[in-house]
Parts: sequence; structure tokens; C-alpha cells
Amino acid sequence: MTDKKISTEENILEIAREVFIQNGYDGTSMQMIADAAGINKSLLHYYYRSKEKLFGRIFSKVFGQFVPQLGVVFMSDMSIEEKIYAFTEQYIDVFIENPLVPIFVMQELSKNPQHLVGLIREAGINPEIMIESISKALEKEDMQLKDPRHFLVNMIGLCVFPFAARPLTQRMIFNNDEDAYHNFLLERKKEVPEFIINAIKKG
Amino acid sequence: MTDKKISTEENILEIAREVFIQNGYDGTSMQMIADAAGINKSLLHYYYRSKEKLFGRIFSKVFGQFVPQLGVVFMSDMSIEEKIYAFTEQYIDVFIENPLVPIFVMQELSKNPQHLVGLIREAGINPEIMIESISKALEKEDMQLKDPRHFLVNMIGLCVFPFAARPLTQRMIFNNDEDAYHNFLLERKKEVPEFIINAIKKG
DNA sequence: AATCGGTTTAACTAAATGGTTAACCCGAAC
DNA sequence: GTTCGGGTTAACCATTTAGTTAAACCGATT
Repeated sequence: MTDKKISTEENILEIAREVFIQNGYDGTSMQMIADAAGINKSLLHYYYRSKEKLFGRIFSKVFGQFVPQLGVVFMSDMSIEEKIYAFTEQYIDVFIENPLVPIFVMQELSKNPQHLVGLIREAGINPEIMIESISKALEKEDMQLKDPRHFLVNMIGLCVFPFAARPLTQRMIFNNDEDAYHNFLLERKKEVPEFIINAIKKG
Repeated sequence: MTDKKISTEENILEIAREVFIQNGYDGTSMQMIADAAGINKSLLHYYYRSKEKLFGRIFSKVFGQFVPQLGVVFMSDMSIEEKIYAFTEQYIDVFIENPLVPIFVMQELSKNPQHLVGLIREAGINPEIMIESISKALEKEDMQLKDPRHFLVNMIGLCVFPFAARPLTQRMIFNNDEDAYHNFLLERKKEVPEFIINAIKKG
């Protein structure tokens, strides 16, 4: 029945996602997507009226993957150390599955920050609550680093950077050995939380 | 005499640098550069034969700014704490002056990692020596974090991330207040080294 | 004053771009 | 079996793309 319809329409989305993430908005043409999906270019416009519209739908989903739901973790009843472990492990895992997402999202946001307001709303993210819940968690256990803003940027940066800068770091530190770098990323699920906890614990 | 010649030729480079950094390779057309420089498009091809050649010259210079000369700092006779302060302050300052460089470099490297070998050689960077000098510095003062690779990625990530993700973080944490975010970046010249030193010191 | 070299431009080309149009295909409803 | 409607396509359009060519400009040398 609608089997094939759904298949085509959703298949386009999946393929377009990959092509866009790989090449960025400017680096992607409708023809590239059509070829990758094995369809005619006109069909893209039939389902998604324009390149921008197609991109918009994809980007808002990918954006949601990139911006973590920190509130959930930090308002739970775990200890702060458990929270940090839980968050970093989970966040790094997301990027091991979607390694190109960070650079893609940051690149496109850097070009079009105007859409951020809408994107944040769509994704159901509430920055104030995020900051507030982190702030409380830090104060409650009397940690050394009190400023939740630096804490947040540090934590996310430590997770994201090795993915965003992967080509460079893999080449320079691991002589471009894919497996060694993958292993390095896995190690970071322990290294990063340990690093953070040491940094903020009262000595 | 050759005043105007140099002026035009170098002016193109400077303008093209800005346009490329702002819009990326794919997002930049020769026409855009010509307009920004107030010259004819043909003149671009006259001085730099193709878009790729023009971009290549610019990129290798910008790449050099992005990849720090870690060896210099870490082989000096400072204490490790002084080294961390010196490096992070200096590195963050570079990006305050060139805020779009990180995302630009990482984006283009992500699309064309093949050129990395040449770029690293051109920039006169020796990864082994970098790693080795950090390793020695860490061991010498008997620090907790012994793996120079994680240390390096952590330190650079903490410096770079707030610039790469600026639109997002500025919007979410600072309600898009430019000045507040700039101030936040300045604070990090103290916050980051303190964070790192706490993290790696033997408790 | 003629000319020579590097500089700058207008006019052009071929290919690729995003997007439109009109036709066609084909299974389901009548 | 005809028609109806969504799915699909080929052919097309206007614009933009990187790059070329040939001519013009202009200050310095002769």
C-alpha cells in the first residue's frame, strides 16, 4: 500500500541527511542528493519544495542530537560525580555513532545563527533550567568550580572537540590510525569525567 | 613604484582571507571576493590562477595559526603550571583576535583531510616532538594525568570549543549578549588553566 | 613620440545550479 | 475499460559558476 510512498519519502530524508552532513549546505547540490538516492532531481522538489526546506527539516533534527538534554541528567537524584559520568559517557556515545554531527552543526550555525531561536524552541530546550540545575548540583556538593557556565562549556568542549577536530588530531597524534583513534575516543568516556571531577573537587 | 602592485596583490589575499573564513570554500565565489576587493573577477585569475590555488595559499597560513607551536612552550624551563598558563592565555588570545578561524579550519579539514600531510610539513610542525615534550613535562613533575595525548586534546579543546560553538553558547548561556560573551572568553584565560592544573595535580 | 611590460577590464564560454513544466506511468475506484 | 490521483520522469529555464580571451590602459624606457 503506502509502503513504497513512505519508503521513498523517508529514504530521501535519510540519504539527504548523510549528504548534507558530509558536505554541508553549500557543498551539497540537489543533484548530488538525487544521485545518492537513485531518483530524479524533480522528485526532490516534489516532496520537499526547495533545497532550503529540505535542509531545514534535516538540520533541526540533527541539531537536537547535538544539543544535549542536560536538565534530565542534572535534575536526577544522582551524585554530581555520577551525573558527570552519566552525561559524558552518553554524550560521547552519541558522537561515536554520529561523528560528523558536531562539525556540521557548528559550521551551519556559524553561518546562520539567526535560526537559533527557532531551533532551540523546536528542540524543547530551556537554557535557564539547564544552567540552574547545574548550578544547584555544584553548590549542593560544595564544589570548587562554582560558575555553571564555565563548567558547562568545559564539559561539553571536552566531549565534542575530539570529534570536531578529528582529522587533525587523528593525523597528528595517531599517525592517522583509524582504530587507534576510535579506541582513544572510547577511553575518553573514562578520562573526561575523571578529569572534570578532579578539576572541580575541593582539594 | 611597485607600491600599487603589492597593494593590489596583497589586498586580494587579505580580502579573500576574510571572505573565505566567513563563508567557507563552498560558500565563497570568486565574484564575492572580487566585489569585496573592489576589482574585476578576471584580476583574481590573473594573480592567482584558480579558486583552489587562491584558497590553498590562504588556508595554509590560517592553518598555521590554528595549530599551536606547543614544542616552544613545553620545552622551555618554566614549571608545568607556568607552561599551562602561558599556552592557554596565548592560544585564547589568538582566537579572540581571529574568532572564526577554529570553525573554518576544522570545517575545511573535515572535507579535505588529504592535504593534512602537506599542511603539517609546511607549517613546520613536528607532532612527535610536541607529544614527547608534553610527556616529559608531565612526568617530571609527577602529575596525575600521565597520557600526553588526552592532556593535549583536553587542553586544546578547552581553549577552542567556546569559539567553535560561539553562536550556540552565546545564545543559550548569555542570551546572545556579545559583550558578556567576550568577557566570558577573557575569563577563560584564568579559568581554563586553573581547571587543568586542578585536574592533573596529585590530590 | 613610439613602444614595451605589467595591470585591468569587458565580453565571452561551458558547465552546473535551483527550480518549473508538462507529460507519463500505474494501481485503485468507478 | 475508463478515469482519477499520486508518483516519477525528461526536457527545459534563468541564473550563477569558474575560467578564458583579447583588447585597452598607463607609467616607464627608449
